[in-house]
Amino acid sequence: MPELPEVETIARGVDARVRGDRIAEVWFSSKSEPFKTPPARQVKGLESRTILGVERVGKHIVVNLSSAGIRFSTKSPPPAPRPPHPAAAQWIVHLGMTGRLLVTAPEAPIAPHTHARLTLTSRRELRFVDPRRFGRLEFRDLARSHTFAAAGAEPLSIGREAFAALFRRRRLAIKAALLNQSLLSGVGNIYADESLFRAGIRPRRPAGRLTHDELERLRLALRQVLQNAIRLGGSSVSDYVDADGVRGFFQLEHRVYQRAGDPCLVCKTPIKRILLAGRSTHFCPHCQR
DNA sequence: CATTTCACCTGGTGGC
DNA sequence: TGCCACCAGGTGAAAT
Repeated sequence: MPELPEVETIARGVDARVRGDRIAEVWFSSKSEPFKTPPARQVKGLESRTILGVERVGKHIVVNLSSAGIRFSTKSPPPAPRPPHPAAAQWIVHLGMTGRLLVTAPEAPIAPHTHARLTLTSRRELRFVDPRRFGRLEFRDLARSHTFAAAGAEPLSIGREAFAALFRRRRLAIKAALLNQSLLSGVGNIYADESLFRAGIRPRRPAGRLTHDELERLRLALRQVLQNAIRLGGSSVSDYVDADGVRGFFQLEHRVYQRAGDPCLVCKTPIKRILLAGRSTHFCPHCQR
């Protein structure tokens, strides 16, 4: 479901609600395996840790945790940007296509396909729901493994030269390259199509044949589209909602994604839909070269 | 190695 | 109404 802007929106919302709270009890569904770490080890790792903060890394949600047993008074949660202690452990949540991370009241009905419930000291619950089970949950003890890091570069902060270097001498289609998470992390099907439209570049163009100007247009278009989408709370294509259950509004700004056959908003040419890298791909054959 | 294809899942939609 | 084909915001393993 979620790409960078949706994950950013969710991470911010969850952070605002659970920062400083403590994990009292953990439950995992016996079914399913959206688990990178076996459920038993996750339960053991998570219990009695304090949530120092929640952030986004690529398309991953990272919940930073204290050492087990350290607790902060409910009246004064750890001060905002920098936790007083470095994280001792992390809970990594990847939402796949249909995953959701919700903060609920304890009495809220359990949605179908709920795979994890973390009961917090405040009595609220952090719930992971994922019908298709493409999502992944991982517990990392930072005494044993290093801090979670995305493989690819952050599209919001990468500079001109580094961005161009990613695509040099590559023969695959530029859209396939944008989707490759070991190059850039966070770009998915919607924002790949939308940024290519705004940069005026055809999705099938071999990445290595783009000019420096085109690559720079693409980098800026991508950055702008992602920033605007974050401002609007992401795109709600079907039933995506943030931690509050609120829909995003960037779908109203889509210029090509899921607009096959509709007139291009710039030149009225019907938007084309093709299959590329196994994904639906939308573009304007007139505006994009 | 780089690139492409496909399986992994459930649920919603639209055609017949 | 029922059945079926097709589609969906992602990714990683296998094949080429």
